[in-house]
Amino acid sequence: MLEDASLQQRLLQATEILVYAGGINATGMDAIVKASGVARKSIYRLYSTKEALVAAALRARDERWMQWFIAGTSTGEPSERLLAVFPLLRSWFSAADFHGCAFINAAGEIGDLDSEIRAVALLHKQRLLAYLNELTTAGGFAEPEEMARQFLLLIDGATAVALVTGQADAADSAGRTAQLLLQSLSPSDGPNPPQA
Amino acid sequence: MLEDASLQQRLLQATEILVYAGGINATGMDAIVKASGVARKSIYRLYSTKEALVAAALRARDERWMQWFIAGTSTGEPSERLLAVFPLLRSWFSAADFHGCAFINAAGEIGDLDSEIRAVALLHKQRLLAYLNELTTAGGFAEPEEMARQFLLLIDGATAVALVTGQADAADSAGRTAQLLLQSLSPSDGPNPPQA
DNA sequence: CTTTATTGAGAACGATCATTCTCTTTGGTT
DNA sequence: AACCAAAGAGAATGATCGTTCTCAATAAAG
Repeated sequence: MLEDASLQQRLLQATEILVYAGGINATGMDAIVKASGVARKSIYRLYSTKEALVAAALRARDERWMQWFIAGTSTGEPSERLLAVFPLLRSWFSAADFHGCAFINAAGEIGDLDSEIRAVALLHKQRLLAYLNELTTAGGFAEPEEMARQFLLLIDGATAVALVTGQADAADSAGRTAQLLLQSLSPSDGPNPPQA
Repeated sequence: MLEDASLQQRLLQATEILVYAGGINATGMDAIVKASGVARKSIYRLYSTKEALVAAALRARDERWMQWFIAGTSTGEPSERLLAVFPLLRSWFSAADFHGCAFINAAGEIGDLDSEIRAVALLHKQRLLAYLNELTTAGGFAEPEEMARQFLLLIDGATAVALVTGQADAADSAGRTAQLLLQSLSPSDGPNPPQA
């Protein structure tokens, strides 16, 4: 039961795994206690409610996911890095435990807009968008912010389609669309390509 | 309590509304009984379990949603119809009760791949993809199936982003990407545009 | 060694869950 | 009028929920 590592680490990791696999409401504190090996009393000393615990676990997942995403898109020129997104997604979609984007899932499950969990989901998308913005800006593309938004759409669209259909090649179609975006907004071309 | 309409209609409509707004697991049978005005006994005579009821409600939503989507993209030439998707999405995202794609939400909440509910979600995406395929094929585009998959990505991506961020203009970015797809795969142009 | 705080294991709590049951009322058929 | 299936209302059931509680074991600090 994840014997090493601190209490918080064990607790957050177990919570993250269970919530990601089975959803928030379907994951009981009993299961979290059993999987983490952390006593109930200790859990409630660290986090006052289950909602706070899940929010913390999602924050931890945000951290890990962003590091994984950045590490997988860190080599080459900006346009290569932007295109590296999609093989990376494909490998994620093919993982046995893939279950969509944990933050979209959370926002879809939680109705209350004021929930701390929804705030974490929003923050994750903002962080991802900000990173995509860095890449498109570094690439010197015509409209970096718009391009970053479009990449975010492709990423989340591929993730949602892969979740529902189970087809990892949703990432490939997204990659081809992305290539089109790169061509059309390439630094050498303006929005009105020099056809003369 | 939706006094008119048949038992099934009242029941399915109330279930659909509650599940869409608050998630599947967070919606109790008590709330469904109260909102629909249908007695527990009658519910369990029509559907053997809550899962079967929710699956039926999602099938009904699939029907309504597809009709709404088709009706909103039914005029003009195929390329116009394909572009009409995105203003339509924008109006949906702006609705007060918008809470993402009910089928992506369901797939994200239900862990069990063999659940009837996941099958309904899969069917919905297949139906949407088939309709997009009709449009791209009717438009005579170069690779209609690939293009339909890319449109599906844009639709689901915009829906997911609008859910998490609350920004209805996610549909606009998706629309601009779609316009690029239309240009690049336009019937007059091949994949290698006639630059001479 | 003694003290104090932390942790684990699990019992206990009231609330709510999905499901089944009883009872009564309704509405149409002979 | 007599009957019967459908439907509403809600009590009952056993399970599980999130949360709090008790109690014993551990371990670091004086």
